[in-house]
Amino acid sequence: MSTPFGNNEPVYLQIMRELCYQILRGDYKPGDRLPTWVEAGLQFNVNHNTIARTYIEMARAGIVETRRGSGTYVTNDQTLLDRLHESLKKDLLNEFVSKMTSLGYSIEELEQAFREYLHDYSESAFL
Amino acid sequence: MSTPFGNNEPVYLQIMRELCYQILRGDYKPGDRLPTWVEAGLQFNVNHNTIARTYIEMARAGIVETRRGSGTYVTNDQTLLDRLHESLKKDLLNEFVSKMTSLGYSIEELEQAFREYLHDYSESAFL
Amino acid sequence: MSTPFGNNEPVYLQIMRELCYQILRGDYKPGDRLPTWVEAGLQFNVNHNTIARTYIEMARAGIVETRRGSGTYVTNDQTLLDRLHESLKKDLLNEFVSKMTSLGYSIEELEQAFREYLHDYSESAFL
Amino acid sequence: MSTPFGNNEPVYLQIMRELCYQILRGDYKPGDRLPTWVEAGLQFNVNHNTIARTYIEMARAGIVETRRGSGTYVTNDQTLLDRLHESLKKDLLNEFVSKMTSLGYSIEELEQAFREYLHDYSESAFL
DNA sequence: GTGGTCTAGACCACC
DNA sequence: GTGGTCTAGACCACA
Repeated sequence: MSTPFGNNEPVYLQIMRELCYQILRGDYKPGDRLPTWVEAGLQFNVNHNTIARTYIEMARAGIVETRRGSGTYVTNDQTLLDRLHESLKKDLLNEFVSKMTSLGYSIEELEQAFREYLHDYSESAFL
Repeated sequence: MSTPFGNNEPVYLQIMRELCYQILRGDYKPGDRLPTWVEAGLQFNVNHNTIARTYIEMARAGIVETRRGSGTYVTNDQTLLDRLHESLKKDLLNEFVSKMTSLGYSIEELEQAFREYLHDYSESAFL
Repeated sequence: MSTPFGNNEPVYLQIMRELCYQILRGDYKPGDRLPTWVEAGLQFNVNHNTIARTYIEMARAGIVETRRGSGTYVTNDQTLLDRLHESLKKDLLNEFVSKMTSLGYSIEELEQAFREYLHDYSESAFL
Repeated sequence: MSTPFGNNEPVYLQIMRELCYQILRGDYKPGDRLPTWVEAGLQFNVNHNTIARTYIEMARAGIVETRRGSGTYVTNDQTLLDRLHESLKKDLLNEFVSKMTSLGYSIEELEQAFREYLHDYSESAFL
C-alpha cells in the first residue's frame, strides 16, 4: 500500500538537501569546488537553471560560495558546517520522534520499533 | 540556526496527515463522524473548501467515507486502517534511517544518537 | 481497468429508472399497485423517504398515481406508457451512438463492434 | 416527451469525458499539450478552477501529465490509452445492452431496433 | 506565463 | 444542515 501523502517537495530543494548531505558527510570537503551548473544538471537529470537556483539557496545559507567565472566552492567555515550538521541531526530526530508519537507510539514502543527495524535492516544487509 | 529547507507542503495535505494520525492513534474510531467542513475549517483555521479537498483525498484513500447530507465518517475497514498504520510506521522509519545514513551516520552512530536523544527527551519531560 | 467516470447519479433517480423499466417491460401492469414506501425501501435497501421522493417524481411524470391512504398505482394511460417506452428506446440509442461516434467510431465500425459484442454475449449465455 | 431522468453530472466530469474522447479519437496525440486552464476555461465557458479539477482527475487516471510552469500533456503511454479506449467501448456496449434488456428487449429485438436506428440515421445523413 | 493552492461566498442536492 | 459544485479572484512556485 502506497502512502497517500505525495511528495510535493520542489526539485531544487531535493537537490539542495542531497548536496548538503554530501558536503556534511565529507564527500566534498571545505574549499572543494562543486560541479558546474551543467555538470550537476546532467548528474541530477534536471535543467541547469534548477542547479543555479540550488546553488543560490546554498550560498544564501553560507554553505557554499560562488566566485564569478571560477565556480562554486564549499565554505571554509568549518564551524558553520558543524553547526549545520548538528542542527540537521536534531531536526531529523525531532521530526521522527514527533511524528511517531503523533501516530500514538509511546517512548517505549518507539524504542522497540526502532530496534526491530534496525534488526531487520542489518539482517537484510547480509544478502 | 534554522534549517534551510522550507516546508512547502500544501495546507490540505498537512491537515490530511494530522487527521490520519488522529484516526490511527484512536482519537476517532471506525464509524465515528468527523467534524463538518465548517467545524474543521474553524478548528484548523482554514477555509471550508480546503477541508473539503482534504476529505476528498481521504475518501479516495479509503480512510473515510462521505455520506451526502449526513457527514464524513471514519471507515469501518479496520484492516485498511491497520495496513495504513503499519505502512506509515515503516515509511517514517525508512525516511529517518535513510536520511541519517545520508548524513554520514553508521548504524552504530545512529543507535547512539537515538539513545542520547531519548535520554535528553525523557529528562526534559521531568521539568 | 475501471473507467474513471464515477457514478454520481442520485439514488432516487436510479430507483426511479429501475421502477420505470419494470413497469415498461410489464412487471407491473397499468392499474397495478406498487410496493409501499417501506416495502420498496427494504427491497432497494434505502430509507423510505428516498422511495417517497422517487414516487413523487414518477407521479409528476404521470407514470404513477398516488391515492392517499391507499397506495401508489401504475397509470392506466397506456398511450403515455407507450410514448415513454418509445422515448426511452430512442434516448438509449441516441446516447449510445453519439458516444460511440464521439469516441471516433464510424457507423461501420459501430455495427462491427456491436455484432462482436452480441456474438460474445450470446456465447457466454450458454455457460 | 422529455425523458424524466435529469442529467446531474458535474461539469468537471462532463469536460473530462469530452477531453478523454478527444484524446482517444486522436484530436490530441500522445505528448500533445492540452490548452491551459484559462484557454480551456474560455473554450468550455467555465471557470479556470473547474478546468483545474478536470485536469487533476485526468492526471490521477494517468491520461495526462502535468508539468508545473509548463503545461498539461497527453500521456505517452499508448498502452494505457488503448486500454482506456477498449474499456470505454465495453462500458458503453454493456450499458446500452443492459438497459435495453432491462426495458424488455430480447437480443433479437435489440438487433432489430439497432438496425432500424442506423437505417434512419444514415438516411437522415443524406439531407 | 503555467500549473497549484487558497479564499470567500454562492447555490444546489440530499437527508 | 450536510456534503458537492462552481465562481471569481488572489498569490505563489516553477520554468
